[in-house]
Amino acid sequence: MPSRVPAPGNPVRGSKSGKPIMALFDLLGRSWSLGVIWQLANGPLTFRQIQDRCEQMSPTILNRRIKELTASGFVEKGDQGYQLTSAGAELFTFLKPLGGWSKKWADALSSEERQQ
Amino acid sequence: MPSRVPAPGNPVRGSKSGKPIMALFDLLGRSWSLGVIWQLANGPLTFRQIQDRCEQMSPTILNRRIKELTASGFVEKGDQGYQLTSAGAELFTFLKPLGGWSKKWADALSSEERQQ
DNA sequence: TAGAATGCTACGCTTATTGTAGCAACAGGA
DNA sequence: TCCTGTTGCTACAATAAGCGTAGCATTCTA
Repeated sequence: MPSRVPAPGNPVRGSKSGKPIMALFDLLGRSWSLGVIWQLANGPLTFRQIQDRCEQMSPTILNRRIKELTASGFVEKGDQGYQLTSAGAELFTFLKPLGGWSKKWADALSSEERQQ
Repeated sequence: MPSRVPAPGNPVRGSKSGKPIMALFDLLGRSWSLGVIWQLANGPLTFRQIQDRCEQMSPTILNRRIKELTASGFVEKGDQGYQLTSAGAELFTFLKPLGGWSKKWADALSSEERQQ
């Protein structure tokens, strides 16, 4: 068994406290977790569609992330493929503003680099 | 050299597209990135204070995360220790609501488990 | 001026992620 | 029915990331 699913009562990867925010950060702080949620926000996707939209992430990891996100109640399997649960959609509302904001960050960073 | 710093023009860990949101997710999707930002939001902390509040995370990784977050413009070194930059503080405003929300998520998850 | 704290680095080990290959199950279409 | 394509994976080997302990050089502090 490669990795446990982070959850309040089931803390992982150093998240020994079991504090909800740390369990959440542990879950989201794994490769592609945020990306998968981001992509599913636009509607259901099949396994391979998620791979395509996440730069061909390896099936090994996608499978693992799907299991974790499902166990954590953010993702479920529907008729159209994998989709966000209502909790997942709620989580996305917090993430959504980061889309536009990240562009500002990108611009600020690159202009800083130009100054150096 | 262990890991590159994710940035819009310097994409990492599969983030080949260089899309700002994916670069941001790549950065935040590394162990303890979110946790460090979370802890620094309450004010400056020293290296060892961050370790203490992040469940004794290993200095190897803390050092690496600090370098990445500094290069990305979210963290800087001040007189009182490490602190969020204005960009870091801005990023935290998006993260902040997750604190309370994660508790609701925790409760929902554990009551689900009880039903099974 | 002897601790104590601080900010690390080194090192060996475990765990995570990647990339490629491929397989079983199902769905049309000829 | 047989062929072809899609889907959702699993296996495997290799690389990268993270962990934990030890320790060291440099300030602070009493």
